[in-house]
Amino acid sequence: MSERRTQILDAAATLISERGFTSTSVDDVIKGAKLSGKSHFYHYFKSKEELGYEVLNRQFERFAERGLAILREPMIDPLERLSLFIDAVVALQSESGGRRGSPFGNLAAELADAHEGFRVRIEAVFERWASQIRSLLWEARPQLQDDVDAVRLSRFIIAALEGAVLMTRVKRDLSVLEGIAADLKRFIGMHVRDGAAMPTHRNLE
Amino acid sequence: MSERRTQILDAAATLISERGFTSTSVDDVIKGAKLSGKSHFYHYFKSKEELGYEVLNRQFERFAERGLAILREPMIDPLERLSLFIDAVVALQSESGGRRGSPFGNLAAELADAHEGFRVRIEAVFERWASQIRSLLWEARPQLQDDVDAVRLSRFIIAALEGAVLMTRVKRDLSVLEGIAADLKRFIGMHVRDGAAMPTHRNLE
DNA sequence: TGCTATTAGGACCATACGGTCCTAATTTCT
DNA sequence: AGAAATTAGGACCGTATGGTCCTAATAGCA
Repeated sequence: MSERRTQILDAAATLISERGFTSTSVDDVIKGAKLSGKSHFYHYFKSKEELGYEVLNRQFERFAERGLAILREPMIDPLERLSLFIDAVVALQSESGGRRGSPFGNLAAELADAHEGFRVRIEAVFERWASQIRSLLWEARPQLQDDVDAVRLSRFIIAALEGAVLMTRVKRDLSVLEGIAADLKRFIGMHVRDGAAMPTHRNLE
Repeated sequence: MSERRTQILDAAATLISERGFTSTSVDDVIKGAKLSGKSHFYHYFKSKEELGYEVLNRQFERFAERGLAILREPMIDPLERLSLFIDAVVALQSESGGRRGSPFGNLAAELADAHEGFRVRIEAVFERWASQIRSLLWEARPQLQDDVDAVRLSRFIIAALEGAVLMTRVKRDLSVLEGIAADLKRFIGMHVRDGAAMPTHRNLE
Protein backbone atom coordinates (compact mmCIF):
# COMPACT_ATOMS: atom_id res chain seq x y z
CA MET A 1 0.00 0.00 0.00
CA SER A 2 1.48 3.32 -1.03
CA GLU A 3 2.63 5.60 1.71
CA ARG A 4 0.38 8.42 0.63
CA ARG A 5 -2.62 6.21 0.90
CA THR A 6 -1.92 5.30 4.49
CA GLN A 7 -1.19 8.94 5.19
CA ILE A 8 -4.61 9.85 3.87
CA LEU A 9 -6.18 7.00 5.78
CA ASP A 10 -4.57 8.13 9.02
CA ALA A 11 -5.61 11.73 8.59
CA ALA A 12 -9.13 10.66 7.73
CA ALA A 13 -9.28 8.26 10.68
CA THR A 14 -8.40 11.02 13.08
CA LEU A 15 -10.87 13.46 11.59
CA ILE A 16 -13.67 10.94 11.39
CA SER A 17 -13.22 9.75 14.95
CA GLU A 18 -13.36 13.38 16.07
CA ARG A 19 -16.19 14.75 13.96
CA GLY A 20 -17.90 11.72 12.50
CA PHE A 21 -18.04 10.64 8.89
CA THR A 22 -20.68 12.97 7.54
CA SER A 23 -19.17 16.02 9.14
CA THR A 24 -15.73 15.28 7.77
CA SER A 25 -15.44 16.71 4.28
CA VAL A 26 -13.10 15.51 1.58
CA ASP A 27 -11.48 18.94 1.69
CA ASP A 28 -10.79 18.46 5.39
CA VAL A 29 -9.06 15.20 4.64
CA ILE A 30 -7.05 16.87 1.88
CA LYS A 31 -5.87 19.53 4.28
CA GLY A 32 -5.17 17.00 7.01
CA ALA A 33 -3.11 14.80 4.71
CA LYS A 34 -1.50 17.79 3.00
CA LEU A 35 -2.54 16.87 -0.48
CA SER A 36 -2.42 19.29 -3.34
CA GLY A 37 -6.08 19.19 -4.25
CA LYS A 38 -9.15 17.20 -5.06
CA SER A 39 -7.63 15.37 -7.97
CA HIS A 40 -4.78 14.29 -5.77
CA PHE A 41 -7.24 12.71 -3.38
CA TYR A 42 -9.36 11.13 -6.08
CA HIS A 43 -6.24 9.65 -7.52
CA TYR A 44 -6.17 7.33 -4.50
CA PHE A 45 -9.82 6.86 -3.64
CA LYS A 46 -12.70 6.67 -6.00
CA SER A 47 -15.18 8.17 -3.56
CA LYS A 48 -15.62 9.38 -0.03
CA GLU A 49 -17.57 6.24 0.68
CA GLU A 50 -14.64 4.04 -0.30
CA LEU A 51 -12.43 6.14 1.95
CA GLY A 52 -14.81 5.46 4.80
CA TYR A 53 -14.78 1.74 4.23
CA GLU A 54 -11.01 1.61 4.19
CA VAL A 55 -10.73 3.75 7.27
CA LEU A 56 -13.01 1.33 9.06
CA ASN A 57 -10.85 -1.58 7.91
CA ARG A 58 -7.72 0.11 9.08
CA GLN A 59 -9.18 1.03 12.43
CA PHE A 60 -10.17 -2.56 12.95
CA GLU A 61 -6.73 -3.79 12.03
CA ARG A 62 -5.14 -1.44 14.51
CA PHE A 63 -7.61 -2.52 17.14
CA ALA A 64 -6.90 -6.14 16.30
CA GLU A 65 -3.18 -5.62 16.70
CA ARG A 66 -3.22 -3.50 19.79
CA GLY A 67 -6.25 -4.93 21.56
CA LEU A 68 -7.62 -8.16 20.25
CA ALA A 69 -4.13 -9.66 20.02
CA ILE A 70 -4.09 -9.88 23.80
CA LEU A 71 -7.02 -12.26 23.69
CA ARG A 72 -4.84 -14.77 21.87
CA GLU A 73 -1.62 -14.61 23.87
CA PRO A 74 -0.81 -18.29 24.25
CA MET A 75 1.20 -18.14 27.47
CA ILE A 76 -1.35 -16.43 29.69
CA ASP A 77 -4.37 -17.87 31.40
CA PRO A 78 -7.45 -17.08 29.28
CA LEU A 79 -9.43 -15.29 31.97
CA GLU A 80 -6.36 -13.29 32.88
CA ARG A 81 -6.08 -12.35 29.21
CA LEU A 82 -9.65 -11.19 29.15
CA SER A 83 -8.92 -8.96 32.10
CA LEU A 84 -5.83 -7.59 30.38
CA PHE A 85 -7.83 -6.95 27.25
CA ILE A 86 -10.30 -4.86 29.18
CA ASP A 87 -7.39 -2.92 30.62
CA ALA A 88 -6.12 -2.39 27.10
CA VAL A 89 -9.41 -0.88 25.99
CA VAL A 90 -9.20 1.53 28.90
CA ALA A 91 -5.62 2.39 27.98
CA LEU A 92 -6.51 2.92 24.34
CA GLN A 93 -9.24 5.28 25.35
CA SER A 94 -7.08 7.25 27.74
CA GLU A 95 -4.60 7.86 24.96
CA SER A 96 -7.09 10.06 23.20
CA GLY A 97 -7.66 11.98 26.40
CA GLY A 98 -11.19 10.72 27.00
CA ARG A 99 -12.24 12.33 23.77
CA ARG A 100 -13.24 10.28 20.76
CA GLY A 101 -14.70 6.87 21.17
CA SER A 102 -14.06 3.46 19.92
CA PRO A 103 -14.10 4.18 16.21
CA PHE A 104 -16.68 1.47 15.70
CA GLY A 105 -19.19 2.74 18.17
CA ASN A 106 -18.96 6.15 16.61
CA LEU A 107 -19.58 5.01 13.09
CA ALA A 108 -22.16 2.53 14.25
CA ALA A 109 -24.30 5.14 15.93
CA GLU A 110 -23.93 7.55 13.05
CA LEU A 111 -24.52 5.26 10.13
CA ALA A 112 -26.16 2.03 11.25
CA ASP A 113 -29.62 3.15 10.27
CA ALA A 114 -28.68 5.47 7.47
CA HIS A 115 -26.16 3.59 5.38
CA GLU A 116 -26.52 -0.12 4.79
CA GLY A 117 -23.00 -0.53 3.44
CA PHE A 118 -21.50 0.73 6.65
CA ARG A 119 -23.97 -1.14 8.81
CA VAL A 120 -22.97 -4.45 7.29
CA ARG A 121 -19.27 -3.72 7.68
CA ILE A 122 -19.64 -2.63 11.27
CA GLU A 123 -21.67 -5.70 11.99
CA ALA A 124 -18.79 -7.76 10.64
CA VAL A 125 -16.37 -5.90 12.90
CA PHE A 126 -18.47 -6.63 15.97
CA GLU A 127 -18.82 -10.22 14.90
CA ARG A 128 -15.08 -10.73 14.55
CA TRP A 129 -14.56 -9.12 17.90
CA ALA A 130 -17.22 -11.26 19.52
CA SER A 131 -15.81 -14.37 17.95
CA GLN A 132 -12.41 -13.71 19.52
CA ILE A 133 -14.01 -13.49 22.90
CA ARG A 134 -16.08 -16.58 22.29
CA SER A 135 -13.08 -18.70 21.51
CA LEU A 136 -11.33 -17.37 24.57
CA LEU A 137 -14.32 -18.37 26.67
CA TRP A 138 -14.30 -21.76 25.04
CA GLU A 139 -10.68 -22.14 25.97
CA ALA A 140 -11.48 -21.11 29.53
CA ARG A 141 -14.43 -23.43 29.80
CA PRO A 142 -12.82 -25.75 32.36
CA GLN A 143 -12.74 -22.81 34.75
CA LEU A 144 -16.23 -21.63 33.92
CA GLN A 145 -19.59 -22.76 35.13
CA ASP A 146 -21.38 -25.19 32.87
CA ASP A 147 -24.26 -22.93 31.99
CA VAL A 148 -22.17 -20.01 30.71
CA ASP A 149 -23.53 -18.81 27.37
CA ALA A 150 -20.47 -17.67 25.43
CA VAL A 151 -22.47 -15.91 22.74
CA ARG A 152 -24.38 -13.85 25.22
CA LEU A 153 -21.47 -13.13 27.47
CA SER A 154 -19.28 -11.97 24.60
CA ARG A 155 -22.00 -9.62 23.44
CA PHE A 156 -22.44 -8.32 26.93
CA ILE A 157 -18.77 -7.52 27.24
CA ILE A 158 -18.70 -5.63 23.97
CA ALA A 159 -21.88 -3.73 24.71
CA ALA A 160 -20.70 -2.73 28.16
CA LEU A 161 -17.39 -1.50 26.78
CA GLU A 162 -18.97 0.41 23.91
CA GLY A 163 -21.52 1.98 26.20
CA ALA A 164 -18.80 2.86 28.66
CA VAL A 165 -16.68 4.54 26.01
CA LEU A 166 -19.69 6.54 24.93
CA MET A 167 -20.47 7.72 28.44
CA THR A 168 -16.85 8.52 29.06
CA ARG A 169 -16.81 10.70 25.99
CA VAL A 170 -19.95 12.51 27.03
CA LYS A 171 -18.82 13.07 30.60
CA ARG A 172 -15.21 13.69 29.62
CA ASP A 173 -14.19 11.63 32.57
CA LEU A 174 -12.05 8.58 32.14
CA SER A 175 -12.96 7.27 35.57
CA VAL A 176 -16.36 6.33 34.17
CA LEU A 177 -14.72 3.84 31.88
CA GLU A 178 -12.39 2.64 34.61
CA GLY A 179 -15.26 1.97 36.96
CA ILE A 180 -17.27 0.12 34.38
CA ALA A 181 -14.24 -1.91 33.38
CA ALA A 182 -13.75 -2.98 36.98
CA ASP A 183 -17.42 -3.90 37.32
CA LEU A 184 -17.31 -5.78 34.08
CA LYS A 185 -14.46 -7.88 35.41
CA ARG A 186 -16.50 -8.65 38.48
CA PHE A 187 -19.36 -9.71 36.26
CA ILE A 188 -17.10 -12.04 34.37
CA GLY A 189 -15.75 -13.38 37.64
CA MET A 190 -19.32 -14.30 38.51
CA HIS A 191 -19.19 -17.03 35.88
CA VAL A 192 -16.11 -18.73 37.28
CA ARG A 193 -16.56 -22.17 38.78
CA ASP A 194 -16.49 -22.30 42.55
CA GLY A 195 -13.41 -24.47 42.57
CA ALA A 196 -11.26 -22.50 40.13
CA ALA A 197 -9.89 -19.28 41.52
CA MET A 198 -10.36 -16.14 39.52
CA PRO A 199 -6.95 -15.06 38.30
CA THR A 200 -5.33 -12.22 40.26
CA HIS A 201 -8.20 -9.91 39.65
CA ARG A 202 -7.13 -6.48 40.63
CA ASN A 203 -10.18 -4.84 41.94
CA LEU A 204 -9.27 -1.21 41.80
CA GLU A 205 -11.65 0.98 43.67
CA MET B 1 -46.79 25.09 23.73
CA SER B 2 -48.51 25.58 20.40
CA GLU B 3 -49.67 22.51 18.60
CA ARG B 4 -47.61 23.26 15.54
CA ARG B 5 -44.48 23.39 17.60
CA THR B 6 -44.99 19.95 19.04
CA GLN B 7 -45.87 18.70 15.59
CA ILE B 8 -42.55 20.00 14.31
CA LEU B 9 -40.75 18.57 17.30
CA ASP B 10 -42.26 15.15 16.74
CA ALA B 11 -41.43 15.10 13.07
CA ALA B 12 -37.90 16.24 13.80
CA ALA B 13 -37.49 13.68 16.57
CA THR B 14 -38.41 10.87 14.23
CA LEU B 15 -36.12 12.07 11.47
CA ILE B 16 -33.21 12.75 13.78
CA SER B 17 -33.42 9.39 15.49
CA GLU B 18 -33.42 7.76 12.06
CA ARG B 19 -30.77 9.77 10.23
CA GLY B 20 -28.95 11.71 12.90
CA PHE B 21 -28.96 15.43 13.50
CA THR B 22 -26.49 16.55 10.85
CA SER B 23 -28.08 14.50 8.13
CA THR B 24 -31.54 15.80 8.86
CA SER B 25 -32.08 19.01 6.97
CA VAL B 26 -34.49 21.75 7.91
CA ASP B 27 -36.28 21.11 4.63
CA ASP B 28 -36.75 17.48 5.65
CA VAL B 29 -38.34 18.64 8.87
CA ILE B 30 -40.57 21.04 6.96
CA LYS B 31 -41.76 18.26 4.71
CA GLY B 32 -42.20 15.91 7.65
CA ALA B 33 -44.24 18.41 9.62
CA LYS B 34 -46.10 19.60 6.51
CA LEU B 35 -45.19 23.22 6.88
CA SER B 36 -45.57 25.69 4.09
CA GLY B 37 -41.95 26.76 3.87
CA LYS B 38 -38.82 27.95 5.53
CA SER B 39 -40.35 31.03 7.02
CA HIS B 40 -43.04 28.93 8.55
CA PHE B 41 -40.41 26.87 10.31
CA TYR B 42 -38.33 29.84 11.36
CA HIS B 43 -41.43 31.37 12.80
CA TYR B 44 -41.25 28.72 15.52
CA PHE B 45 -37.54 28.07 15.90
CA LYS B 46 -34.76 30.52 15.59
CA SER B 47 -32.25 27.97 14.32
CA LYS B 48 -31.70 24.34 13.61
CA GLU B 49 -29.58 24.15 16.70
CA GLU B 50 -32.43 25.34 18.89
CA LEU B 51 -34.64 22.74 17.27
CA GLY B 52 -32.09 20.09 18.19
CA TYR B 53 -31.99 21.20 21.80
CA GLU B 54 -35.72 21.11 22.13
CA VAL B 55 -35.98 17.74 20.46
CA LEU B 56 -33.50 16.41 22.99
CA ASN B 57 -35.57 17.87 25.80
CA ARG B 58 -38.72 16.36 24.46
CA GLN B 59 -37.13 12.96 23.96
CA PHE B 60 -35.95 13.01 27.52
CA GLU B 61 -39.38 13.95 28.79
CA ARG B 62 -40.94 11.09 26.89
CA PHE B 63 -38.32 8.74 28.20
CA ALA B 64 -38.89 10.05 31.69
CA GLU B 65 -42.63 9.43 31.41
CA ARG B 66 -42.52 6.07 29.76
CA GLY B 67 -39.33 4.66 31.27
CA LEU B 68 -37.92 6.49 34.21
CA ALA B 69 -41.34 6.77 35.83
CA ILE B 70 -41.19 3.07 36.58
CA LEU B 71 -38.18 3.65 38.79
CA ARG B 72 -40.33 5.72 41.11
CA GLU B 73 -43.44 3.59 41.39
CA PRO B 74 -44.07 3.70 45.13
CA MET B 75 -45.93 0.41 45.55
CA ILE B 76 -43.35 -1.91 44.04
CA ASP B 77 -40.20 -3.27 45.56
CA PRO B 78 -37.25 -1.16 44.34
CA LEU B 79 -35.25 -3.99 42.84
CA GLU B 80 -38.33 -5.31 41.15
CA ARG B 81 -38.85 -1.82 39.72
CA LEU B 82 -35.33 -1.79 38.36
CA SER B 83 -36.02 -5.05 36.63
CA LEU B 84 -39.24 -3.69 35.20
CA PHE B 85 -37.43 -0.61 34.01
CA ILE B 86 -34.96 -2.71 32.08
CA ASP B 87 -37.87 -4.54 30.52
CA ALA B 88 -39.34 -1.19 29.56
CA VAL B 89 -36.17 -0.18 27.74
CA VAL B 90 -36.34 -3.41 25.79
CA ALA B 91 -39.99 -2.78 24.99
CA LEU B 92 -39.31 0.78 23.91
CA GLN B 93 -36.64 -0.42 21.56
CA SER B 94 -38.75 -3.17 20.07
CA GLU B 95 -41.39 -0.60 19.20
CA SER B 96 -39.10 0.90 16.62
CA GLY B 97 -38.48 -2.55 15.18
CA GLY B 98 -34.88 -2.78 16.34
CA ARG B 99 -34.05 0.23 14.25
CA ARG B 100 -33.11 3.53 15.78
CA GLY B 101 -31.44 3.72 19.13
CA SER B 102 -32.01 5.41 22.33
CA PRO B 103 -32.18 8.98 21.10
CA PHE B 104 -29.53 9.97 23.60
CA GLY B 105 -26.96 7.44 22.58
CA ASN B 106 -27.42 8.48 18.99
CA LEU B 107 -26.93 12.15 19.58
CA ALA B 108 -24.19 11.47 22.08
CA ALA B 109 -22.08 9.53 19.63
CA GLU B 110 -22.71 11.99 16.85
CA LEU B 111 -22.16 15.23 18.66
CA ALA B 112 -20.31 14.67 21.93
CA ASP B 113 -16.94 15.61 20.50
CA ALA B 114 -18.14 18.01 17.87
CA HIS B 115 -20.66 20.23 19.56
CA GLU B 116 -20.17 21.36 23.10
CA GLY B 117 -23.70 22.64 23.51
CA PHE B 118 -25.13 19.20 22.80
CA ARG B 119 -22.48 17.46 24.83
CA VAL B 120 -23.41 19.39 27.93
CA ARG B 121 -27.09 18.75 27.46
CA ILE B 122 -26.60 15.05 26.86
CA GLU B 123 -24.41 14.85 29.90
CA ALA B 124 -27.24 16.37 31.90
CA VAL B 125 -29.64 13.77 30.52
CA PHE B 126 -27.37 10.93 31.56
CA GLU B 127 -26.90 12.52 34.94
CA ARG B 128 -30.63 12.78 35.59
CA TRP B 129 -31.08 9.22 34.49
CA ALA B 130 -28.24 8.03 36.71
CA SER B 131 -29.58 9.98 39.62
CA GLN B 132 -32.94 8.20 39.37
CA ILE B 133 -31.18 4.87 39.54
CA ARG B 134 -29.01 6.02 42.40
CA SER B 135 -31.94 6.98 44.55
CA LEU B 136 -33.61 3.69 43.76
CA LEU B 137 -30.49 1.88 44.88
CA TRP B 138 -30.43 3.97 48.01
CA GLU B 139 -33.98 2.96 48.72
CA ALA B 140 -33.07 -0.67 48.14
CA ARG B 141 -30.00 -0.47 50.34
CA PRO B 142 -31.37 -2.76 53.08
CA GLN B 143 -31.48 -5.53 50.51
CA LEU B 144 -28.09 -4.74 49.06
CA GLN B 145 -24.62 -5.63 50.17
CA ASP B 146 -22.84 -2.96 52.15
CA ASP B 147 -20.11 -2.31 49.64
CA VAL B 148 -22.39 -1.56 46.70
CA ASP B 149 -21.25 1.63 44.96
CA ALA B 150 -24.44 3.25 43.72
CA VAL B 151 -22.65 5.76 41.50
CA ARG B 152 -20.71 3.10 39.70
CA LEU B 153 -23.53 0.63 39.46
CA SER B 154 -25.91 3.21 38.02
CA ARG B 155 -23.37 4.14 35.40
CA PHE B 156 -22.82 0.51 34.59
CA ILE B 157 -26.50 -0.07 34.04
CA ILE B 158 -26.81 2.87 31.70
CA ALA B 159 -23.67 2.02 29.76
CA ALA B 160 -24.73 -1.59 29.32
CA LEU B 161 -28.15 -0.54 28.08
CA GLU B 162 -26.80 2.09 25.70
CA GLY B 163 -24.21 -0.30 24.35
CA ALA B 164 -26.84 -2.97 23.97
CA VAL B 165 -29.16 -0.68 22.04
CA LEU B 166 -26.30 0.23 19.74
CA MET B 167 -25.39 -3.38 19.05
CA THR B 168 -29.01 -4.26 18.52
CA ARG B 169 -29.28 -1.54 15.94
CA VAL B 170 -26.18 -2.70 14.13
CA LYS B 171 -27.14 -6.36 14.14
CA ARG B 172 -30.81 -5.62 13.55
CA ASP B 173 -31.61 -8.29 16.07
CA LEU B 174 -33.65 -7.52 19.13
CA SER B 175 -32.51 -10.68 20.86
CA VAL B 176 -29.15 -9.01 21.43
CA LEU B 177 -30.80 -6.46 23.66
CA GLU B 178 -32.93 -9.08 25.34
CA GLY B 179 -29.92 -11.20 26.20
CA ILE B 180 -27.96 -8.29 27.57
CA ALA B 181 -30.96 -7.13 29.57
CA ALA B 182 -31.23 -10.55 31.16
CA ASP B 183 -27.51 -10.61 31.94
CA LEU B 184 -27.69 -7.14 33.36
CA LYS B 185 -30.40 -8.26 35.77
CA ARG B 186 -28.18 -11.11 36.84
CA PHE B 187 -25.38 -8.65 37.44
CA ILE B 188 -27.63 -6.52 39.58
CA GLY B 189 -28.76 -9.62 41.45
CA MET B 190 -25.12 -10.20 42.29
CA HIS B 191 -25.26 -7.22 44.63
CA VAL B 192 -28.17 -8.47 46.66
CA ARG B 193 -27.50 -9.46 50.26
CA ASP B 194 -27.37 -13.16 50.91
CA GLY B 195 -30.33 -12.97 53.22
CA ALA B 196 -32.67 -10.97 51.02
CA ALA B 197 -34.08 -12.86 48.10
CA MET B 198 -33.89 -11.30 44.69
CA PRO B 199 -37.39 -10.39 43.64
CA THR B 200 -39.02 -12.79 41.19
CA HIS B 201 -36.37 -12.34 38.67
CA ARG B 202 -37.59 -13.79 35.46
CA ASN B 203 -34.58 -15.14 33.72
CA LEU B 204 -35.79 -15.44 30.20
CA GLU B 205 -33.39 -17.34 28.04
C1' DT C 1 -63.64 46.43 13.73
C1' DG C 2 -59.11 46.25 14.15
C1' DC C 3 -54.71 44.07 15.86
C1' DT C 4 -51.89 40.11 16.24
C1' DA C 5 -50.49 35.55 15.39
C1' DT C 6 -50.42 32.12 12.13
C1' DT C 7 -50.20 30.10 7.53
C1' DA C 8 -48.75 30.27 2.82
C1' DG C 9 -45.49 30.66 -0.79
C1' DG C 10 -41.61 31.98 -3.06
C1' DA C 11 -37.31 34.45 -4.24
C1' DC C 12 -32.93 34.74 -2.88
C1' DC C 13 -28.08 34.17 -0.85
C1' DA C 14 -23.62 32.62 0.67
C1' DT C 15 -21.45 28.68 1.67
C1' DA C 16 -20.25 24.00 1.51
C1' DC C 17 -20.31 19.69 -0.45
C1' DG C 18 -18.86 15.53 -3.49
C1' DG C 19 -17.14 14.98 -7.68
C1' DT C 20 -15.12 15.78 -12.67
C1' DC C 21 -11.88 17.53 -15.87
C1' DC C 22 -7.80 19.48 -17.59
C1' DT C 23 -2.95 20.89 -17.79
C1' DA C 24 1.58 20.53 -16.42
C1' DA C 25 5.49 19.68 -13.46
C1' DT C 26 8.03 16.20 -11.03
C1' DT C 27 9.39 11.44 -9.59
C1' DT C 28 10.13 6.71 -10.04
C1' DC C 29 11.05 2.65 -12.29
C1' DT C 30 12.45 -0.04 -16.39
C1' DA D 1 16.09 8.10 -22.22
C1' DG D 2 11.37 7.14 -21.99
C1' DA D 3 7.03 5.46 -20.04
C1' DA D 4 4.20 5.44 -16.10
C1' DA D 5 2.92 6.98 -11.80
C1' DT D 6 2.66 10.74 -8.72
C1' DT D 7 2.18 15.53 -7.33
C1' DA D 8 0.46 20.12 -8.09
C1' DG D 9 -3.05 23.45 -8.86
C1' DG D 10 -7.12 25.25 -10.40
C1' DA D 11 -11.56 25.83 -12.85
C1' DC D 12 -15.86 24.19 -12.79
C1' DC D 13 -20.59 21.98 -11.83
C1' DG D 14 -24.86 20.48 -9.78
C1' DT D 15 -26.87 20.08 -5.65
C1' DA D 16 -27.90 20.82 -0.87
C1' DT D 17 -27.71 23.45 3.10
C1' DG D 18 -28.99 26.96 6.86
C1' DG D 19 -30.87 31.12 6.86
C1' DT D 20 -33.11 35.84 5.40
C1' DC D 21 -36.55 38.67 3.42
C1' DC D 22 -40.77 39.99 1.47
C1' DT D 23 -45.66 39.76 0.38
C1' DA D 24 -50.13 38.39 1.21
C1' DA D 25 -53.94 35.55 2.74
C1' DT D 26 -56.37 33.77 6.75
C1' DA D 27 -57.64 33.03 11.81
C1' DG D 28 -58.33 34.28 16.50
C1' DC D 29 -59.22 37.44 19.77
C1' DA D 30 -60.00 42.07 22.29
